[in-house]
Amino acid sequence: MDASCCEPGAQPSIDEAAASDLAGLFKALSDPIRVRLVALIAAQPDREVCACDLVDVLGRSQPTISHHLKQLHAVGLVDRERRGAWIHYRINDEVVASLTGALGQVFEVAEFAN
Amino acid sequence: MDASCCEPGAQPSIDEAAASDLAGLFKALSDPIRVRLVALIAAQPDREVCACDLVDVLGRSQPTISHHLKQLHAVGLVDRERRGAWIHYRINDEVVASLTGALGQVFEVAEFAN
DNA sequence: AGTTCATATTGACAGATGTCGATATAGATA
DNA sequence: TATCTATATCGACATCTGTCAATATGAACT
Repeated sequence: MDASCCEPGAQPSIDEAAASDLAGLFKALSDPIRVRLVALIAAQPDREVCACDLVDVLGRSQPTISHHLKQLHAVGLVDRERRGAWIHYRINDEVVASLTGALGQVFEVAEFAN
Repeated sequence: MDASCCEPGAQPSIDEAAASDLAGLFKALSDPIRVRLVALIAAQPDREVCACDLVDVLGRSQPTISHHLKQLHAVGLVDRERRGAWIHYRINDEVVASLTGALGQVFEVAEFAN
């Protein structure tokens, strides 16, 4: 009965499909190991790193690191490239840009609205 | 044997504890319903909304919405305030700023480095 | 006190997730 | 072809997660 409540407000700034896509990106970053993985890759001078450098650095087994890298790759946050015997992972800056853009759109933060 | 591989690169730009904190924020946003919840709250003129407006809008039961709001509140992304019979949720802009700041730090994106 | 309404908590369930040992794949080298 | 090495996949396990019906809590109003 209080007229100041429960009146229709503004609509969410993203639709259902976009929310699912964005949630997928966030889920890929919802594990500490994966956050440290992308931070490690992004910190390299050329924003890429050999997978052999990622094992034995984060305190997890080789299959576990491979599993996490697969998830980061599945959502497009990192690219894979075979170079001789080794596989290199690189930050996908386009996807990162779309992530930050969507984040700004969701939270209506001016700095990120493009 | 390839000298161009497996040489020590740069260190990750965040420590283990910060990675866990950031992963916790991402986990809170790793569900489509929660993304839509924050988008809906942030889209309101005063960046807050009565909880009664959140149920029956996202196609989930009242306990489920309450469960998701609890998670968003647990990581500090939204604040709770009781106002009479209703409870209002508001975006916590400080936490949002720390999220975008940490995101920029992890990905080494200049726009977000503060 | 008793009723009504808004929100939270509980309990239960199916399905997803992180982890690792064991194994497979696939390129490099001999 | 055979072997070595780097990475991925498989199988199994414990734990976590999203969901809802049922119930509890707590404020407002008779």
